[in-house]
Formats: sequence, structure tokens, C-alpha cells
Amino acid sequence: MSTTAGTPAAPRGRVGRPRARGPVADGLAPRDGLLVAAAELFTRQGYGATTTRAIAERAGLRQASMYHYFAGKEDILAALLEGTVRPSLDLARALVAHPSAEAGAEARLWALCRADVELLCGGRHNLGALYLLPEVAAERFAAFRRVRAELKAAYRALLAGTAAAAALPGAELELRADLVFGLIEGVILIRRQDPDPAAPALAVAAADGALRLSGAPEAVVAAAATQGAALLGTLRTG
Amino acid sequence: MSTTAGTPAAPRGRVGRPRARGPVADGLAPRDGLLVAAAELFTRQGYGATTTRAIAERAGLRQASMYHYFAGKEDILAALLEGTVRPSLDLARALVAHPSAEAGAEARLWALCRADVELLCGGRHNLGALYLLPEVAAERFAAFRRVRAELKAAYRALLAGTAAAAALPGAELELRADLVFGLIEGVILIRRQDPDPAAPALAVAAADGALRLSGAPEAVVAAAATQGAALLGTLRTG
DNA sequence: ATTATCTATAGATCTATAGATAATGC
DNA sequence: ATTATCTATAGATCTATAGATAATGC
Repeated sequence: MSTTAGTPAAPRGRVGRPRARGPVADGLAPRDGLLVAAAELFTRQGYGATTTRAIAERAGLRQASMYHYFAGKEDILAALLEGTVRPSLDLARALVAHPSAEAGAEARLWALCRADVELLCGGRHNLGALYLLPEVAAERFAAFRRVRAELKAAYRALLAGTAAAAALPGAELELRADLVFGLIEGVILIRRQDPDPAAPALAVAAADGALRLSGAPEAVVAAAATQGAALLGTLRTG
Repeated sequence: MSTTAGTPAAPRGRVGRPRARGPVADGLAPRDGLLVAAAELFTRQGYGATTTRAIAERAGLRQASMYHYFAGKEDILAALLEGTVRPSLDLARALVAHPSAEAGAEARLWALCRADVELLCGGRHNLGALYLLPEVAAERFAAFRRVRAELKAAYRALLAGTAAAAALPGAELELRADLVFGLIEGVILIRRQDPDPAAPALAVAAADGALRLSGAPEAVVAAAATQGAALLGTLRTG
């Protein structure tokens, strides 16, 4: 890339004292390596059971070096949570505000469900499972929980626009929105126990399921799936 | 389960050195008090973040006294897990084996879902949330996970007997069973964030939802709800 | 000079054991 | 004598800071 004149075979050097364990293969920036390591450990062993030493060591660093990048364990979890909920919320907002007469609420709800499951379960480390850690209830993560509540509101808004739910009384609608949101979170748990089902297939099945759960008859589910998939395509390219 | 028989106006004396903090009001046996305290703390703060001191103190004991009843924190979690999954599994077996021509697979699936949600969310402390702790993946709790897998198999068996699922290919059936099971687990999470929805109403809504998710049309959902509720009544009295 | 890392460690836990103590039971 | 609890504490952590060190950059 930056082939300045002079020594063409630059000694491949990195600033700073070399690592005791040698450089890491995966080529991640140190900060990203710490995030990946922490995500893996938090979701598999739990937050409290994961030590700063375990995180750092897995990222190829010594324990104390972690503090060059994060002020502590809590900051790592906060960064992970923030980074994972943001894309979901952006998409949800785009779908709720979408000025499309051609895509009904059913298709948009389908699209949100599928995209959300893909984002949450798609990565190597099932990042969505972070949302389910009990520790996230702590005061420190209130900001994240607020963003997450906004996401849930988007689910509710889309659901309210569907033909099957339009006739429901308010309390019943709320309950059904809880169930749909709960299904998506439940899917994250499926993936935790058994990483077997490929994420894309699971995402489509979950989106179909969300529509059924919302009360849509089979014909509507099929139509929403077709339109929803198309909608996702246009949103991603546009 | 302390015996309440014997002399009704006994001198109110208890064997053993008195507690430093005085006797507890809630009348639970010490072991049960520890279990209740641990359940509350594990589900709210997480397992790793909960110290033996916090558990004991909340139960009205000093930290070291906990070891009179449990060999350690892990044993407490094991006891809680075992105690909560057992009733669900007993009911599931009864429903799968039920020799009833009058109650179809749909009604039995509905009954299982409703009873499961009631058991998991019904108590004061949302015990079901214990299942979702990442720490449960540890080797120590393999026995519990096996029992839980059996419960999931019961869900799958009932689902396979429904009219909507009977025509599905095997992989598709498996995926749908995952979703139904995931919905029930997701409901536990709903309750964690917001203990607002009354457990009975939530249980009925979740059971209805599970039927919709399984592909049943509205008329079948309604029939299954009626028959399923009746079935639960007979199983509980008989 | 700047940077990324290291080593070493103080201070704060937390767990689990040892042994004392204050009740009742016989 | 038995029981349930207590106090005290050793040993094993774990977190976060201080200060040294080994690279590159200029």
C-alpha cells in the first residue's frame, strides 16, 4: 500500500514494545481483538465469570495491557452492547419510516425480524446473547437498555399496522408485541445451545414465525416473506 | 418443608446458636431461605456477580453458615435448576403419554406451553431465568441440561403430532420445534425486563402464540385453548 | 519522542476451613 | 450431646496502578 521510496521491504515493524507471546495471527487491531475475545467469553461463560486476565490472554496480551484500550471490564461490555444494537435500530427506524405504499406493515415486520436475527446470530460469536446477560440490568448500562426499548417500540409499531393486529384491543396488542419480541430473543438462545442451524435459514424461519405469531394467515405470511426479502434488498443497496 | 405438627404452643425455641441478626420473619427453613435468596440474586445480577456473602446475608445468615447447607455456590445453582425443571418434565411426560383420543396434539401442546410458562414465571422470582444463565453451560450442570433436552424432545413430539406440522419435512419440523421452544424461553426474558404482565395472562397468550407459531389456523388455536385448559384441569386433579 | 507493551505488585476482594459458642434435648 | 450458628482467618484470587522497556518516528 504505502510504498514510500527507499526501503521497499520495510521491516514490517509495529510501534511499541513487542508482545511477550509474539504477534497474533488474526490480524485484528488490538482493541478489536479484545472485543472479540470478550464477546466469546461473556457469552459462553458469563460476564462475572470472565476475568480481565482471560480476556487479555485470549487476545494475545498480558492482563495489564488491556487497560491501554479500556478502562475496565464494564467498558468492554458497554462497547459491545452499543455496537450490536445500533445497526438493528437504524434498520428498524428506516423500516418504520419507509414511505412505501407497496410494502405493507407485514412485509416490513418480516424484514425487521429477519435482519435482526441475522445481525444477532450472524457473527461468529452470537453477539445477541450479550443482551441476555443479567448484568445488563445494572445501572451502568441504562443507556443501552433505552436504545433497546426503542427497538422494541419499532416492533410494536409495525405489528400495530398489520391487518391481524389492527382489530386487537390495546392490552392485547402490547402482549402480542411482547411475544414477537420474545421470539426473536428466544432465537438467540436457540443458537447459543446449538450453533448448528445456519443463521440465514434460522433468520428466515424466525421471520416467518413472527408473522404467524402476529396472527397472519399462511397466505399473508408467504406474501410478506417475498415482499420483505425484496424490501431488504432495496434498503441495503439504496 | 418444615413440619408444623407437634405442640402448638412450643416455647418457640430453636436448636443451635441464635443468629447474629436475629430470627428472620419469612419463616422459611434456612436451606429454603438460601435458595430463595440465591434465585433472586442469580437472576437479577448474574451468577458470577453474586457472592456467597450476598446470598447468606440476604437469607439472614453470616457467610460461613451457608456451608452448613451447601458445599458451595455451584451446589445452590444445581439445586435450583433441578427443582425447577423437574415439574415441567413430569407434566410433559404425562401429556405425551396421555391416552386421550379426545385431546389432540394441539390441545396437549397448548397445555404444555401454558403450564411451562406458569411454572417458570409464576413464582416470585422468575426461576426460569436461571435456565438462561451462560454459566449453566459449564460441565457441572450437564445433568440438568440433559433433563432440559428431554423436555425439548417432548415439545417436538407434540408438535410433530399436530395437523399443521405433520406434512412438514424433517428439517423444517425441527426448526419449527426450535422456534416454539425458543418462544417459551423468550417469554421468560419478557418477564425479566418487565414483571408487569400477570403470569397467568402471559401463559395463556404464550400458549396461543405457540399454536399460531406451529402453523395452526385461528379456529384450531381457539379449540386447542379450550381443550388444553380442560386437560390441565383433569391432570391436576387426577 | 512517542507508543504499545511488559513486569511487578498493592489493595481489595472472595471462598472455604478451623474452631468457638449458645441454644435445645436427654 | 447435638445442633445451628458464629468469629476469625489463610490462601487464592482479581483489578487496577506504577514504572520499566523495546520497538518505531523524526
